[in-house]
Amino acid sequence: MPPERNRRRIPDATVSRLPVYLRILGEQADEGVDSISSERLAELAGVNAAKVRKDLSYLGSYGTRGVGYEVGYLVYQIRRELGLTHDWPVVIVGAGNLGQALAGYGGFGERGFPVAGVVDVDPAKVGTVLGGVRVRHIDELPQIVQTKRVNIGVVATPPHAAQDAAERLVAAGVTSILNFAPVVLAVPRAIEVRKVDLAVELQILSYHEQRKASLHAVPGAGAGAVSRPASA
Amino acid sequence: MPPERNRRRIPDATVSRLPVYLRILGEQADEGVDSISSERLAELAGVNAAKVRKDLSYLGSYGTRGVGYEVGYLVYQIRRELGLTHDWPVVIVGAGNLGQALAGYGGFGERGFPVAGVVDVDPAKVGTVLGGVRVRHIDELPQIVQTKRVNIGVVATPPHAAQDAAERLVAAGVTSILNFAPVVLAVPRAIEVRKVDLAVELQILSYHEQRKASLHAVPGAGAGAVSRPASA
DNA sequence: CGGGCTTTGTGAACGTGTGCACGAATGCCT
DNA sequence: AGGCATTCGTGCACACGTTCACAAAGCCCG
Repeated sequence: MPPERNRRRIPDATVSRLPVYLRILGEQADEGVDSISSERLAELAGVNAAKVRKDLSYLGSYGTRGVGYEVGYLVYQIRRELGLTHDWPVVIVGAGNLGQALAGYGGFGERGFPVAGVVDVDPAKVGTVLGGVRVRHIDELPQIVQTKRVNIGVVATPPHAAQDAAERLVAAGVTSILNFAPVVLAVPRAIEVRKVDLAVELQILSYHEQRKASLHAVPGAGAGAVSRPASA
Repeated sequence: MPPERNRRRIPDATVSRLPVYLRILGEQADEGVDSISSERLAELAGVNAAKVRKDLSYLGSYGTRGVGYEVGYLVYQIRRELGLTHDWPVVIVGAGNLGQALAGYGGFGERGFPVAGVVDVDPAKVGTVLGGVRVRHIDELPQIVQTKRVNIGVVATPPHAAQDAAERLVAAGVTSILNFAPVVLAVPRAIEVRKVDLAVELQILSYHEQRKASLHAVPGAGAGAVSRPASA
């Protein structure tokens, strides 16, 4: 008798699209739109309409047949599902080039992820101010994480320091990590890690360029056609 | 008579892992390792060994049974497949916070993607120097793209300017775009677009945090266990 | 030179994600 | 009130990706 594993598991692919829908819906709301069809939302998000409906169906049946979805209510439901009903403070490890840019980038706090602190190993960087936050020494990490109730850590160190940074974050109590270092982090299973790697992205583009270059004289490859949204 | 569609198409999932293997193999080579098994490489890359073998098999049969893969040769083959046998100059649109960080980040050129230019619409930013490159006006984009043979463009503008930036890049002749703006770009089909969106990544982490929080009293969720590499 | 050990390469099963197509529900118009 | 147009929700088939399991192929050693 399998009663019910876990309430409602949402597929990974869907979870990664919900933030996109959310942003678009927010923009539409700002423009005064209060009802939207799956077709229109799909067009704006650059995906298939059926996919939109299936994605949204995981949240529950919040649409009205023949009409569409009520924008405001949908925004509320997606925010609730993504856990965006309250702020998630983040701590940034590494005050180098990237750490500075991240701390200085205002979009963090606006979107519900205020910077609770920036830390670095280098005593020369400690004390300098970045985007309104004073850089502290990495030894203060546990204190920051605990007093500010931080669950999400950002690794913005050079590659060789990334694993150590991750271990310190985990030891301090962080359970999710956003990793900008071009390194595969080894962490306990329970820790969620997401990676952002510039070099990887560029190399994937390079692959496609190289591919186009070697397939020069192909017939049906007319690059004309109308513009169309690109997928992620 | 379907003779042979296209030489060897490599699955997207594999293409996105090849850069990771490449980096690891490079590190191993630096450490003097000249032969590696799929199992070891899998461990370092945080994936399944069978996946490594299947991925590498798309490049050809470059392993030796009972022994493993010759590191140097494998590096060569992956680089060839990814089109990394020569440099791919990139042009950055947007000299704001992010554009500055990207231009200043040395890792670009080192990894075969030299910054051929940085452009901006704001005349106040034109002329300033970023990471050794003088910022030029966006009207000079076509000239930069053509004289420097640029195929890859980077969109590092605010959201509202991103679509325009993309259109200018395409008009100038760029065929691949790396988009940092939280916007779905509409471009011709032939243009390859990859997106890097901080907010999306953080919101995905938020989802998982929220999920953990609501599933508090679950039995088999012992967060102990040994460390293990995390997947991308 | 043959047996045993190791590791690759891949067929096959399984799981996840995508997209079509259509029934079901709803609003609008006459 | 009834019919019609619209749009959601979802079953189903297919494509893609992952993992297992094992035969084939090579090395080493006695």
